[in-house]
Order: sequence, then structure tokens, then C-alpha cells
Amino acid sequence: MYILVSSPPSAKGQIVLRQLDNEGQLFDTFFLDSVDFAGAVEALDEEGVRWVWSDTAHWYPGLLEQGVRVGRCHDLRLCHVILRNAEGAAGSELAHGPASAWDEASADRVIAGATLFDDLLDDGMSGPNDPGRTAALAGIPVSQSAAWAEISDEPGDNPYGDDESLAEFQRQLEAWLGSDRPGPLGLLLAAESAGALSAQEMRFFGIPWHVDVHNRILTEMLGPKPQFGGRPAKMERLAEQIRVALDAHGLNPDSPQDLLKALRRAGLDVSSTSKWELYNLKHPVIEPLLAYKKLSRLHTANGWTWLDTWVADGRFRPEYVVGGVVTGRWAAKGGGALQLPASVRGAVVADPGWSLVVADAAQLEPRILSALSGDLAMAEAGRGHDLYQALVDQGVVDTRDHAKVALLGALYGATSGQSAALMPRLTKAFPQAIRLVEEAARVGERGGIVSTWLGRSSPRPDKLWWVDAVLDSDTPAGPQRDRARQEARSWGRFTRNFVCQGSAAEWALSWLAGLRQRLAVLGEPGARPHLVYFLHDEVMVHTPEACAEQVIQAVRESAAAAGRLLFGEFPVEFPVEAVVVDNYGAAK
DNA sequence: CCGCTACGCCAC
DNA sequence: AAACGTGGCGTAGCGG
Repeated sequence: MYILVSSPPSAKGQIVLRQLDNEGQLFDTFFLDSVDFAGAVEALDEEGVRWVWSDTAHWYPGLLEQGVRVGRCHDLRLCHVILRNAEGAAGSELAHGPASAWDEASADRVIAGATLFDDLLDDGMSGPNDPGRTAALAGIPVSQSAAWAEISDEPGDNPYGDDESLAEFQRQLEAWLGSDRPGPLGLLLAAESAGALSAQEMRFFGIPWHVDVHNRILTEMLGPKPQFGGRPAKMERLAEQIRVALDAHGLNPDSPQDLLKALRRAGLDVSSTSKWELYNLKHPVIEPLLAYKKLSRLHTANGWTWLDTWVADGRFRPEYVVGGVVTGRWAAKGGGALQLPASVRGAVVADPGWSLVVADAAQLEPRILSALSGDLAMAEAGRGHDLYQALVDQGVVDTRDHAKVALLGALYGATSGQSAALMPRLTKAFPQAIRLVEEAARVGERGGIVSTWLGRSSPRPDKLWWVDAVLDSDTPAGPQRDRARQEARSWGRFTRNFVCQGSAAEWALSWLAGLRQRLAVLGEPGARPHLVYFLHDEVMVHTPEACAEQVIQAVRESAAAAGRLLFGEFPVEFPVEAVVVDNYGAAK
């Protein structure tokens, strides 16, 4: 059963709840004051109920603040984007209609928030009751039942006809159920929506962050915090060594332009100041310069300013942007949550009496590729083993590093260097897997669209380049055609990776959803293990110490369940490396 | 003062 | 070394 939550204009500030059956048939409509919303949700949330709402990021934080967790939801904003772009639902009204606020919402939620999604939870205002409509009290066991009013119990009757969320949900159901493969697509919609719940919960709980430990790390590496801004002592010392070594007084090593000039004046043949180019050079400036760059990065990206800006009350709460990456991966904003450097991970410390379970899926994308392509040899290689080491043991490549470079090269579309050189061996060992990525690349090069395992489709490319590269074959050889070819190949690398990265993201979402449900029954109310961090193929759970082993088991079970959910009986394994630690820095 | 791009580096 | 995929973000530098 679905319960759709909305606040259409005619409800005048109150919240409308509609019960719909699994086919989307409306059979009851209720409304309530916004102050009673959390209580109603808590009372109604049960196995079999899926909440349908415009935007989890809008509706869920207020519920969490009031201690209410929900089991399942359907996020209309996120599902709209998937369905509108999905090749499998291309024939639907949803796909053909003109762009609407639902599309703008995905591009910029803030703008849409003003036009489409009312802001009821925050102001706590309740509009006047409409006496003509407050007839019978609901027969639903709700603690604040007095605040409930049933508007209609006639099946199909639709008061509040201006309910855009209801209309959108019905369009989505039609697009989904009428699609080529409603089964997989339904899994994707559910996984995406479960991810939206998780994202809000993780932000609510926050990553436990120990300011004292972070300060200690900074002071050890950089020297004491500068009193009046400026460079920390150790950085200033290195800057002076750089100036001496380059005979460049007053040089600011933070200026790439000036630094490049100074390096060249000192006789170094470099085209940029990046560290990989400097790495192999022999010159007195190299060592202090590389050391300076390392410290500078720490200071600017995760130094004292970062700490003051992003950590409050012992928690770091980044905003996760579900579906923020075209492939379906999450993005994040605020504090660089996608790039917490190894050097500061020691500051992520479990609360007293609690532990952190840190787990990541080993060689996720290659394993996903083996399943996508049905490559039994590749799946077999990874069964019970480190997949990279298995390639060495089978004589495909000679070192584990080569195995890793070769497989990642296949996923990214390497065209040169060591990685490309290893491709023939990989093709020989796993022809089916390699064929899949090559075909995905060719589709992209022709300007076509590819889809993930569950049916998320790649965006349409800009027309210009593939018209030049492909259709307009009369274009004479020359720079314009070369550029078009280059663009085409670049888009091919994107579609090649899209299929694998996007399908891996689907596995990870399923993993996360399963884990979330399993954690909800561990521990005690008020002290349950909870997810606090998720990064592509890695999760972190903050748990009472006593539950840590159960959490690890839940992590592994969820991984296996995600594999079965996506790939059925195909014999691919998704091993998880999981550790119990008291700080994130100890996890690797 | 602002917004923008280029660069460089961190994460997976 | 990586040139091969996806991101965020801080600084410099520039133009308004």
C-alpha cells in the first residue's frame, strides 16, 4: 500500500494523506494539521507501507528530528529523473511531456522548492479547517486521531484535485509499469528512494568527529595554529627552503604561474607544477616543494578553517546528493565529504562505549562487470578470492598491481601506457566481459544511449560532435573532423564507464538499503547501530560496542542479498572487507 | 566586491 | 608517472 503525503494549495497549509493500492487506485483521503504529521507517520508506518512524497530531503528531516523513522518511501523527485530518462520507459507520457517543475527540481532543488514544494513542516502553521469536509474521523489507530479527518472514502474520488504530487505519482506508475522491464526498474526506484532515506538519516546522525584529535594531527604536521592567520610554521620553513633552492626571493609557492617560471629559471624542464611531473626530477627544490604541497593541501582543505566550518557538536554532517552523479552515484556538498583524506581519518572517533564498523566491497566494479556480461570465467576467478590476485595465480598477468591497472583500464577505456598494453591478455582471459565494455564504448561513440543493469540510462550527448564525426562523413579530413572524433571517443569512454559505474552504484544502493533495514532491529531503541557514512563502495556504521559483530554479519548478509537481488543465481560473489575500529584512521 | 575559469589534489 | 571514468573544493588570476 502507498500513502501519498502532500500539501496541495487547496489544503491551505494542512497535510493531505492519501491511501492508494498497489496499482495506484486511490481509496481514501485524509488530512491533518502539520503538527500532527510526525505522530501520524509513526502510527501508520509498518511493513507493506510505502510513503510517497515529493522530496525526501524536504519531508524526512523534520520527522527524524521528532524521532520518527520510516521503513520505505518513493521519492517523486528522484524517480522522476530516472523514469523520464530511462530508455525502457521512453514510450510513456512522463517521458514525452514537456519539462515541468519536476525536471527543474532535479536541476536545482532550491528554485523548485519555492514553486512546487510547500514549506509546511518548518513554519508549523496550520490552515483553517474546512468544516464542509471534516465529516468523519478516520478509523485508523492514530494517537492524535482527533486531528484526523476523513475527506472521502469513495474509491477513486479525488478531492484536492490540484494535488500535483498525486498526478505525478500516477504518471510515474504508468511509466514504470508500462516499461520494458518493470521488475528491474522497480528495484531501481525502490533502491534510489531507500538511498534518499539513508542520506537524510546519515546527515541526521552525523559522522562522529573528535576536534581534539583533529587539532593534534594538524599541530603535529603543520606546527601550531597560526594566531593571526597566515602560513603555519612548518609550511613557512618549507617555503623559505623552496625560495633558496630556486634563488627566487619573495616567491609565493601557492602561485602556479610564478612557481612554474621560477622552476624553469632554475633549469627544470617542466610544463606544469603538478607533483607527478616533479616527482622524478633531481633538484634540491623537489623535496621541500613536494612536502610543501602535501602540507598546503592539508592546511587549505582540512585544516583549522575546515574544522571551524564543518564540525559542530562533535559531528560532521555533509549533505549527500542522492543521484547527484549522472551514473547514479551520490555526490556530496559541504566539507568535501567525498574526499576525506587518509591523514585526518583518525579524527573520526566512535563515542564512548561505541565502535565504528568500516566495510568496503572488494573490487566491486570488476565483479559487477563479470555479472553484467555473464562472464563465468571472470566470476569464477573472483569466487573465494581476491580477484586481482586470482589473475596473477591464473597467469593472466604477473603482479597484483598489473591486474588492478589492467581491469581499471578496461573499465575506464585506457588507450595507452601499461594499462592498454595489458588489454590483450585480459581480452583473451575474459572475452565476454571485455566485449561488453567495448560495445558500450562503441554505442557512445555513435552518439547512442546505454543503460545500467536496472535501467538507468545515460544522457543524450550534445549533437554537434557526433553529427560531425559520424553522420556527416563528407566532412573532409582535418582539424574539425579530428576534434569530432576525439569528442566521440571521449563520449565512448564515458558510456563504457557509465554501464559499470552505474550498475555498481545500483548494487551499492541495494546493499545500503538492506543494511539499513537489518540495522533497524539491532541494539535497543535509542541505541541502535546506524549508518553514518557511505562512499560508492564503502560504508561506516556507528554502533554500540556490543553490537559490532552483529553489524558485520548484517553488512555481509546485505552484500550477498544485493547480489542475489540484482543478478539472481549468477555465481558472482561480492566479498566485503569489514573491520571494527574505534577510529576511521585505523580501518586501513 | 562578485563570478568565473584554470589548476591542482583529494576520494572512489 | 599517467595520459584512461566519476566527483568537490580551495587558491590564484582575471574581468566585470
